[in-house]
Amino acid sequence: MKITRDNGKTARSPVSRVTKLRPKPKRATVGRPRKVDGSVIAADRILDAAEDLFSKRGFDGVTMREVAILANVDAALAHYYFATKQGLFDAVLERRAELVFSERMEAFDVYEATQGDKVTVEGAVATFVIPLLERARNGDIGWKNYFRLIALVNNDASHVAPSIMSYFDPLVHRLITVVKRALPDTREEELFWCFHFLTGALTLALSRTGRLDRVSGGLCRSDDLASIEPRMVEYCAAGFRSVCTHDRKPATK
Amino acid sequence: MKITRDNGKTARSPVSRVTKLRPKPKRATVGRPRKVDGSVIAADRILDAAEDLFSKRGFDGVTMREVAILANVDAALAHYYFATKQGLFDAVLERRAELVFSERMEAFDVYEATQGDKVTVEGAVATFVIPLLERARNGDIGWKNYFRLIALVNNDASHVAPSIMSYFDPLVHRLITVVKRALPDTREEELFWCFHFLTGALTLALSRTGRLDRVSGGLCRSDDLASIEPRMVEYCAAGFRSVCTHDRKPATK
DNA sequence: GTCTATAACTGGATAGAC
DNA sequence: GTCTATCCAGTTATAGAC
Repeated sequence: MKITRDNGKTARSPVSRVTKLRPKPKRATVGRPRKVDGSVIAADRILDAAEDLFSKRGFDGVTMREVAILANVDAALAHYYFATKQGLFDAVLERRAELVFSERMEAFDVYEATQGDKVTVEGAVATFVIPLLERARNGDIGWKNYFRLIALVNNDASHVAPSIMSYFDPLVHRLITVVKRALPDTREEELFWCFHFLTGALTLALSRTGRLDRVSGGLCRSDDLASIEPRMVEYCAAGFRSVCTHDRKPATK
Repeated sequence: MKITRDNGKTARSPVSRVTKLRPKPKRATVGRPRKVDGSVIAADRILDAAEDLFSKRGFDGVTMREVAILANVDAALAHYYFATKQGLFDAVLERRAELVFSERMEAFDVYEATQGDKVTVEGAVATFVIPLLERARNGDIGWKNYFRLIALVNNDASHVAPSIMSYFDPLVHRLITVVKRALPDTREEELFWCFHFLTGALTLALSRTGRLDRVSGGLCRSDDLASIEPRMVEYCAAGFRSVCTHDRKPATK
């Protein structure tokens, strides 16, 4: 999983730099390691802080110093562990990716094993969406930040996005496959369009921007995932069913 | 419309600075003014360049120098016209906001005048969404960039977002009102949740991130708004109808 | 592993000549 | 209006001492 940001501004100066040649201490970013005096160790505090800040302000809106301050470590330590800001960003994204992925994949295993031939659109959408929303809802603040960051990245038109998101592609194909079993006569294209709308709704839900709170006059809160969950499943399932059962011309129109 | 970004890093130094006290040349950012030697004048080129870059990399991902270079003007000129980077950002957002707003508002006027009592959910959703998608589809590159920027801002969890988005709130209320006429027994809450999903789908569509292209193996292109338009209307209308006609417990569950 | 110090820049902003 | 020349705070990143 490699994510690079390299617009002009970040470009290195003409003079040769040693950056990247330094033998960085390649500390794997797996698991939650040993504790130190009862609290989480530094590297993880740094990841937590970075997760928090990046999720709110994006890559460029955050400085290494801010991260270090929030993590309560020395500024140089973040570089010691993650070498570059980009490295830190990647590490944050990677830290929870595998767990999320396998958890959602298993949900599909269970669903398909349980339902056999009787899969439904609702079931497929719920399987795709619920493990994720549950973590976003019941997880600690770190999880909430992580998903906001994922949302931010998913919505990013620059090239920071691609890499991690494509890591989740198999899940999308799994969703498509199951929905297709529920709606056999649908063209793949339509399924992908519907997925697109689903993802958009999901992304905004995970961002918890607060706009809904304001426009609804406090009637709805964008962080009320308990209310969002059943409605989103129903909304999207209905959408899939409607779009996919209508005949439509094959191509772009 | 005031949008401020003020995380620590941008904070001014303790020493008093004259920033903001300078008598900035308050050039209004309205209309498309006189031309100069056959091409668009500098201020507009700056806005175009900023629109382009901000829409792709966000506020912090862009430097004033980059904007100036892309606009083919001197770096100091951007400051001359817009005083601060934030001022430039705001000006970009404001430039097209009023036109978009009134265009969409008029669409509702026409729709309601035409349909009388026979408003439908499809009709309401289409009225909300189509004027915008049409511009995003048929407009020049500037319009495409503008809408991507709007999407980016709509998805932003930091406080850069609120201001312009709430400028469009009346449109949201208009949508809710019309849908309510089509589905009279619906609780407002449900309508706002559905709007939330609609907005999410719309936001992602306007971002044109290219992720859909990859995950679908080229079957769908995220910038193919001609295909998106009818499907999004149908998808969201079905969602509204399904969620809003199901009885559900009043509150958060 | 952790902190101090600092190199080597970048970026926003402005004064003041044309 | 436009451009040159800066100012200077803040930024990433890295030695090198503890």
